[in-house]
Amino acid sequence: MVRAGLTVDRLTMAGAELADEVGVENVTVAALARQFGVKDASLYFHLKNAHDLRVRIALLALAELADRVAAALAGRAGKDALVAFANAYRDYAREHPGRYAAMQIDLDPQTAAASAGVRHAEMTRAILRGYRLAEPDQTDAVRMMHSTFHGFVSLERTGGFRHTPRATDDSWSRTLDALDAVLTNWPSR
Amino acid sequence: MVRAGLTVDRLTMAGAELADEVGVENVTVAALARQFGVKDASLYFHLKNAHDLRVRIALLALAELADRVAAALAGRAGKDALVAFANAYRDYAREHPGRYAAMQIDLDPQTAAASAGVRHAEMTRAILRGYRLAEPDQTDAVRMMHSTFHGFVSLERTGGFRHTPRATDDSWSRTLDALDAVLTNWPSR
DNA sequence: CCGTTTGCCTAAGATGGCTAGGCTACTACC
DNA sequence: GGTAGTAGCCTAGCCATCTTAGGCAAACGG
Repeated sequence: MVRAGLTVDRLTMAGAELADEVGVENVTVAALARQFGVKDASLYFHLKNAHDLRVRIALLALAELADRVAAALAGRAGKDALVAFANAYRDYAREHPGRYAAMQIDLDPQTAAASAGVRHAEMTRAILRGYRLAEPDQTDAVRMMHSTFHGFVSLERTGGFRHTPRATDDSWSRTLDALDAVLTNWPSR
Repeated sequence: MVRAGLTVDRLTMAGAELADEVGVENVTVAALARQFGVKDASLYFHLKNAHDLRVRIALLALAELADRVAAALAGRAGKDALVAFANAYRDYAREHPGRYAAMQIDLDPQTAAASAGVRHAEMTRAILRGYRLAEPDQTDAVRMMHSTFHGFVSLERTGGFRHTPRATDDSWSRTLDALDAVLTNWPSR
């Protein structure tokens, strides 16, 4: 009897692939076990439970996305950086819808603090160096940017823009123009 | 043997309440049946299946939210209307997290077209009358607004802003200021 | 008051999450 | 190279949920 060679990492990877194919909600311990040709119960040697699996997928996705964004950001500043960040974010979400959805699950505070989510925050803040915003405006701007990106990508994915013919790519680039404009000229109190 | 008096509406209502209490993912046919003191199977006389239940909750939430927004919008224009819309939206999401989450499930195109989601789109567009934007800028602006609202609310709910001490209420109102600014001065190509 | 419809029931299969406990392949160490 | 010991997977079995099929009783219309 040959062993399947399960590891937490392989399971997480396979789970991430599965998520992109069939959606996070269908990433089940049973389905994963089937893929590896083992019994469900065997996975519990590596995973605490089903939720643990999804959290791991989320953390993987956060790290992958952070890497992409970091690469996109290298050597850029100002609007150039803003657009590169935004496109990296959106592209990742479209290539990996399941992983992106997995990223949305609630992480408990400590897990979140140890995740690549903090890198996202740092990088977002780095973009703002090109726009010379002082606190607390900087924090507000970071939150607005993040909201816009996440909101757009998430609405696009769930078909929220379907009812209007206008190409979403165009709306996206105009939204980035608008974001650049408002960051350049952040309204003072 | 007294009948429980189940109806689709009562089930949907109860499901919505349940969603706010324990989250949509825990709105199960079984749990709902328990609440009404009937057997699981009985619900299938009124509901097609579990997904049908969640869709109905989503449609209920969309309609409720549209009503609220309509009320908030009455007699307002310009930034006043923008802020009223945004606050109605955010308040609803915070009072009814489960229903808000339910709203995010994919509706098939026909269902979506027959939902109160179209009222949302109309009302969002109505706000822009105060900002004198022609197409296609109007569509782009509608999408950006919607993205910002949804993104902010959704990140706030999943704790995406937790890592920075700044009060989210403040960031919210500054984000609305910024949105107003960019709508007032929409960047031309 | 009697048939028809409506509303809820029991029964039962499928799938998934998870635990307890057993057996076997590897690994390390003498 | 034998032999602990541990790591990896298995069987068995429980409970919850979803769903279908078919039965029976309450409500209601004529």
